[in-house]
Amino acid sequence: MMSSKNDSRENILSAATRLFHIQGYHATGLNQILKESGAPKGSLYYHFPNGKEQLAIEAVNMMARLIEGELREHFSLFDDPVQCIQYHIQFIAKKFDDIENLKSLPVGLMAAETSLFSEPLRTACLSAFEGWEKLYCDKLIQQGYEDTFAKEISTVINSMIEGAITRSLANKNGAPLYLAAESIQLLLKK
Amino acid sequence: MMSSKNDSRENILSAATRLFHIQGYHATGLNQILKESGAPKGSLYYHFPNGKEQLAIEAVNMMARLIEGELREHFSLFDDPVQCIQYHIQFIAKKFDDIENLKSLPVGLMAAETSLFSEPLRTACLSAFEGWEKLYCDKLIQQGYEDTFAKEISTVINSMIEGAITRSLANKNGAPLYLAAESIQLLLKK
DNA sequence: AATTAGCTAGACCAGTCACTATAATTTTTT
DNA sequence: AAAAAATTATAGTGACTGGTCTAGCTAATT
Repeated sequence: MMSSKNDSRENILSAATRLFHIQGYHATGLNQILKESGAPKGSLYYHFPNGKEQLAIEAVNMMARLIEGELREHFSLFDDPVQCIQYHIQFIAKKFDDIENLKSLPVGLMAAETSLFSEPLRTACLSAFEGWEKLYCDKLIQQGYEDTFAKEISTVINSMIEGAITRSLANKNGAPLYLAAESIQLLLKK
Repeated sequence: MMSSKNDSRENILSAATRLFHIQGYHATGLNQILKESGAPKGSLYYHFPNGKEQLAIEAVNMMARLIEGELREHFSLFDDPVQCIQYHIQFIAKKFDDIENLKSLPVGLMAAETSLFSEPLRTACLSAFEGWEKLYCDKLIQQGYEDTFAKEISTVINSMIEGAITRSLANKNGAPLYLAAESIQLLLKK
């Protein structure tokens, strides 16, 4: 009856991470998460005693780490930051080739949806953004860009990617993301 | 009992436009819209017989027109597209000085939240985006930018603004938008 | 083996949701 | 003035929500 320790917790968190990031916070009900995870309701409150908000915060943190992993991998492919960032954006864009089966999206929707009503969720999203931006910044500084510029343009790039995701959802294809990838050359022209 | 014709409809639509754009679709209930508008429930379904989705579509269309108005006004202030677009972005950024009393935001949240579950809402959001981008594009072409570049960079700029809004919500201030405004010079460098 | 701790399982709760139905009131048309 | 149309007003509906509760099962400890 009880699977090995922590299976339920991990299943719930995985399902939540996916559903919250595809559908948003308010459109995702706990019963749907439970159904997708196969876990019983009692386990949800046992593992996440502070309820839906706690679950969402942990889902945002998980997504943050996932994207960080992707960024690290993509940034190790090339020395040139333009190429790395373009590669990363194109990687996201490719997910829109099969939009019906989107498995993950960065935390933009969660941030836009929750920042004004949940301070803990806002700060979780902010941390995610800042963590990614630091990776962009480090890569730029490593390749000789000036510190302040690197920091500021990292925020701009991250914003642009989030916005291009939204724009791609409306377009029902990745075209806006591919355009955003192209524009990295302009932003990072030396 | 009955105010002059169409007051209820306009009140409902105004309240809906504000609430949907600040809170998102799923976090906004019809009862809250009614409370803010002062209209009776029967009027809601009388004027919007297809219910919540229809109301949301009309709210998106209304916001699209509002922002178009702002863009036209801002684009008439200067010849230089860089200055116009920066002015427009700074105008949005100023709204974050009093984030508690945000009255409107463009349709990014609605698009991100609804594109995957409502085709009519997705197309309404897409129309909004395309309408704004056309204004950017026209201004750029008028000032000598090449057609294809103007069209593509307009999508990038619009994406960047939407993303910077999301980023500013997480930041709880307009700083990411001010950075986005600065980066327009890079994108539009001739 | 008995006890304790961890976890599962699912019934239950009060409240909210979008929407329906219909009588009543007001406005417009004839 | 009477009739028709437009609009208001509100009670009611079934489904769903996040969360509570508690008995029971399993795993770990004594």
